[in-house]
Amino acid sequence: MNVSLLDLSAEEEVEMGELSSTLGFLLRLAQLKGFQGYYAAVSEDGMKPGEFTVLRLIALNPGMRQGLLARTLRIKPAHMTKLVQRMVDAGLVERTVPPEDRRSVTLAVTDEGQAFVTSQARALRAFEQQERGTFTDEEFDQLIALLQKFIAEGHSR
Amino acid sequence: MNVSLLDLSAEEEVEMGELSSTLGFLLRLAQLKGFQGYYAAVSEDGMKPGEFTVLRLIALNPGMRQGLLARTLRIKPAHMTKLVQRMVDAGLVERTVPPEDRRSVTLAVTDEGQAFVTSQARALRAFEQQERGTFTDEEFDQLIALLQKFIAEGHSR
DNA sequence: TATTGTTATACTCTATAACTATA
DNA sequence: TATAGTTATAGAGTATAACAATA
Repeated sequence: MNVSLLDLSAEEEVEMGELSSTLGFLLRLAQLKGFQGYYAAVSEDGMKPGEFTVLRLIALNPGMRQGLLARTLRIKPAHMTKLVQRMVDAGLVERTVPPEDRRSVTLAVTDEGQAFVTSQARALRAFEQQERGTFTDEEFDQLIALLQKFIAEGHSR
Repeated sequence: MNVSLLDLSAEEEVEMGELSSTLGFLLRLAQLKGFQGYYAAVSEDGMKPGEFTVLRLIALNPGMRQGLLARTLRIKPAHMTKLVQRMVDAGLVERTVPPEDRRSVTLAVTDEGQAFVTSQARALRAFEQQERGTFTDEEFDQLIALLQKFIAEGHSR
C-alpha cells in the first residue's frame, strides 16, 4: 500500500508496507488528527486535551484524591504534582489535606474552575459532533465499542 | 458511566461522565495499551515504536529524502534531524547528499540497519497477531477501516 | 527569493530515584 | 515499614525561530 492514506498531494509516493494497516500507527495518526480538530474547535485558551481532561475529572469528582486521579489517567504521580500545581496557580483547582489521612491530597475545582469547564462545554460538544460527522451513527458507535473492547482486554496494572 | 472501563480493582469508583465514550480519550488509552504490548513483545533493544517506524520506512524506501520522511510521519524537521542523527550514530542509517540537489539529504539503511529490521520482524508479527487476538477477524478489519476513514477525512496539511 | 535541513531554545511529558511526612 | 505525595534529574517529543547552504 502506498501513501494514499496520508495525502502528500503531488509529492513523491512513499511505500508504507504493512504500516498503513497497523493498529499502532493508525492510532497515532488518529490521535494527531483528533488534536488538530480539538485545537481548531475548542481551545483558544492554550489548555491541552490532556490538561482539560484532568480538570474535567476533578470537576466530576470533587474531593477526589490526587493519586487516584493519576492512576485513572495513567499519569505518573510526579507529573500529576506539576499538572495540579499549574491549575492551582491558575486559580482553577483547590487542594485540601484531609484530616483522616494527612499524607494525602484531595482536589476540587474552584468556582472559576467550574466556570471554565462549563464555558468549554459548548465548544467541546461541537467538536465531538464534528468528529462524529466523519461517520454514520452506526460506524461511530462501532468504533467507540471496538476501542473500549481493546482497552478493556486484560487490563492489569 | 463509571470506572469499569479502566479497572482500578477494588479502588474507589471514579465518575467519568462522557469521557469514556469520547474518541480522543479512548484513542489515548488505546495507544498506551498498544505501547505496553509492544514493549512486552518486541523491543528488548530500547527502540521505541516511533523510532522503529522511522527505520522501517527508510528500509522500505531507500534513497528517500529526509523532509518527505518527516512530512509522512508528521514529525517536525528539527526533530527528524535528531532522530536520524541517532540512527546514523548507531550505525543503522546512512545519509547521502545527492548531487542533483545539494541542499537535501537522502536516507538509506545500512546492512546493519536492515539486519535489525529483519530481526525484529518475527517479534513484530507476533505482537500484531496478539493485538488482533482481542477481536474477531471481522472486528479487527472494521477497526482498521474505521481508523483509516477517520484519518483520511479532509486531510490537508 | 525560496527551499532544505540544521542549530538553538523552551516547554511538556515520561521515567526514575531520593526524599518528607504521615500512617 | 509502607504509603502519599514532592522534589530533582534526565531523556525524549513538540514547537518555533534564526541560520547556512543551495536552488
